[in-house]
Amino acid sequence: MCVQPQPILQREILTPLTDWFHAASRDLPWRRDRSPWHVWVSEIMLQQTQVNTVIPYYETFMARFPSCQDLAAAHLDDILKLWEGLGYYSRAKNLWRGANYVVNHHDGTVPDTYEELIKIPGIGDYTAGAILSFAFDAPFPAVDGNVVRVIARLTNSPWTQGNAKDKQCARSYVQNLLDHCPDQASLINEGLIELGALICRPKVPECGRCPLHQNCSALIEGTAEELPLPKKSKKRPVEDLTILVVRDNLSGRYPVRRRAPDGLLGGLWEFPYLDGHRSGEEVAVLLEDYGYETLDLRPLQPRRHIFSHLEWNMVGWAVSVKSMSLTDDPSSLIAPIIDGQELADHGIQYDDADYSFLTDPKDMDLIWVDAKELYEKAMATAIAHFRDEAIGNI
DNA sequence: AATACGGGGTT
DNA sequence: AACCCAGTATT
Repeated sequence: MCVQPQPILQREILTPLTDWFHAASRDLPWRRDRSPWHVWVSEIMLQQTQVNTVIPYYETFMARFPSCQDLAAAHLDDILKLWEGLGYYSRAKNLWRGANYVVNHHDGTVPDTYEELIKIPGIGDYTAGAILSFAFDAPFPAVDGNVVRVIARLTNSPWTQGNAKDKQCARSYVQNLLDHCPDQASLINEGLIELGALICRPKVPECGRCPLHQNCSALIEGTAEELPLPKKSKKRPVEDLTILVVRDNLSGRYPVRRRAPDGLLGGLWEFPYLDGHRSGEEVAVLLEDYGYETLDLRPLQPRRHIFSHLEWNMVGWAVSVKSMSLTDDPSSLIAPIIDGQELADHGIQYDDADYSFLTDPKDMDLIWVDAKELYEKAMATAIAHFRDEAIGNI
């Protein structure tokens, strides 16, 4: 069913691969310390994320959380702040949950079996294999997108990007390689990944420099650049939003709010926004309805933000209102901090329709910050673009 | 098996 | 503009 390496081929593949890896592999921060914790954190950060993007995040993160116990003891807010801009924020939450799981179930020691690792939140098949082979040098395959591509080309298999069955075939192929040379699991797995990242790249593979070029079926057949086959792409829905950057002229502060804990940009901060594109008059009338007297109102530059699966088409208004008369202590930088669960506890709906609207201030779903804090506080990256512009304007 | 989930680099 | 990246969780 799946193409498997022949014994003679294994010798011809493994030695060139590991020799090449010794000679050409990059010096990356997470390769200097292969402790389970270091491998774990780096592999989570590297999920769907490019190496150069991860490096500064990894350095900062490990300096702040040198051990699993350190992360488990931290507040999720502080973790999200360090994760800000890295994307896929549920990874941060799951890493935190996973660290707590290991502290509670394994006395803080990262387990060294597949069965235990796979139970940890955020650790899937790839990451379990990566920890087992990189940290424990155990003969488990670590098959990511790079490795699927390398094996697809090596065997000239018509695999499709992201196909689970094809990935399983690649995994069994790699397992055969590891069985042939079980004492070099780490080297082989990392070699295949590194080869995919540096030589056997998605577009324009450098087959001339590939240590496996003599045994690559796709190179012989001239199909290397076509593999793996692209999956059918879906078109991205576009959402219209109107961002409100409101200055309370009395206190000089701006309301921001926290997004619901799960889902898109879960747990991050944002300026309130309305669904659809709203005129300035519409915004002023809406604020009037809530008892806020508009002193000034200016359009912000429209922005487009592209996510992988949807697109935000944003317009914005910088509004100055006379007074928002909340009863919170104005001397406190952020008061109160309310997340989605607390909103729910107060009986406030925060599904898309309701949560995205400026609601009655007595509902307390707005959070006051002063301008300085606003500047520093974590918010949804896209909406943060409005920040400097608005504050400079009003 | 399909979809949600970010942001940035490459072509 | 399209593609894709050191994937996982959910449905």
